[in-house]
Amino acid sequence: MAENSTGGESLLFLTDENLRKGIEAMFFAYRGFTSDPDRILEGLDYGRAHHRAVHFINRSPGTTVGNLLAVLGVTKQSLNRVLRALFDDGLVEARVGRADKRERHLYLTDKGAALERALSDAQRARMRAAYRAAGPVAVQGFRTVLEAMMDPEQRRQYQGLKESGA
Amino acid sequence: MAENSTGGESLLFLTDENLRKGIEAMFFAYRGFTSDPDRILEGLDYGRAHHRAVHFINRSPGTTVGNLLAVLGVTKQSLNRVLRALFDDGLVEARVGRADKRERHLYLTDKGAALERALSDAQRARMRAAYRAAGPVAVQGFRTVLEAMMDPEQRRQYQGLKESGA
DNA sequence: GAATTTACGTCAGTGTTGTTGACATTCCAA
DNA sequence: TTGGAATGTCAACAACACTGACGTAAATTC
Repeated sequence: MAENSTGGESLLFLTDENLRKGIEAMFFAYRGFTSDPDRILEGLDYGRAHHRAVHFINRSPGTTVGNLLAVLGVTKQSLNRVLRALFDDGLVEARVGRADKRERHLYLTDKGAALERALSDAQRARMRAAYRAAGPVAVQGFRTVLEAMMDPEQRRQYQGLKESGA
Repeated sequence: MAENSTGGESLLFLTDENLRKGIEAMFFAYRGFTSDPDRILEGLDYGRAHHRAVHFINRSPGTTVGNLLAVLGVTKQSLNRVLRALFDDGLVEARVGRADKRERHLYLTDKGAALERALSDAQRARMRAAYRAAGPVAVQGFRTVLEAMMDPEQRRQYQGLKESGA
């Protein structure tokens, strides 16, 4: 799993100073990462929470409220407030489950899909620029480190849709 | 700038699907990234905002309130609430500037340094584990992509202390 | 020396997003 | 039929951000 192929001295990349730089890189990069969607959302009556909900409903159409709770890691009360706004504004619709009628399966409406596209276009544009500037090898490393940084359950959520479309 | 050395096909890493995976990796990894300090902070009367203040005061002892505002990217009212709590609890002290008496230079007390150490130990432990699992090449790529993702001003803040100790 | 700007602090109000706790409904499963 | 799971909703609250307005002291500029 590790790549300690260059012997003992390769551990120089694990100094406290290097780790601190990594921590700050996460902090500053995450700010940039969220800034473009945030700009779009301000003015509309939505925030980051709405963005996240719309993103994951788009990723997994027909997902249930329970699934979404697990992915987003918030309480149902918190998610409910967000979903209600999206329902009321006609961005998301819920269909009662066929197999289990307690479940609500969530779908984006055309209007919701349009917002999702606007938000993810902005976020992807920044991502694409960063990827292009860094190159494919760096991108591979980027993904590897981020994956290793996740909690096991978060990692499962992340990997769970590598090939499963729905 | 770019590393398109392998010809046209190397652009496969820029597909929308790959970019979406990168976006979700940022989301899930950031949750892991903040979870350990968050656990320590809950129970104490502090939150992430206090963590960030303590982190950057530790990184740059003697920094002014204005500097901190620029680094953290928040309003002075927001920062002031946080700093007041840290003053009152004796974690941070402010010394009037010698050259410019309007400025307040911020320093961690022993007590503040102890909290900073507890928080950053936890965060570094996760970072170290991720770095070790991913290896030095991946870490290099990780840093490169994150840096490319920052806004120019954030990047300046980030790079501004690569060698300058104070 | 007076006027302006800078650095900082503070009061008051507001909004987003998260939290607990409590309770109701619907429906699957034993 | 009863217990528990999935969902929705109400109320209260906390952390953390924001804007706007005002005040003070010190530095700078004219």
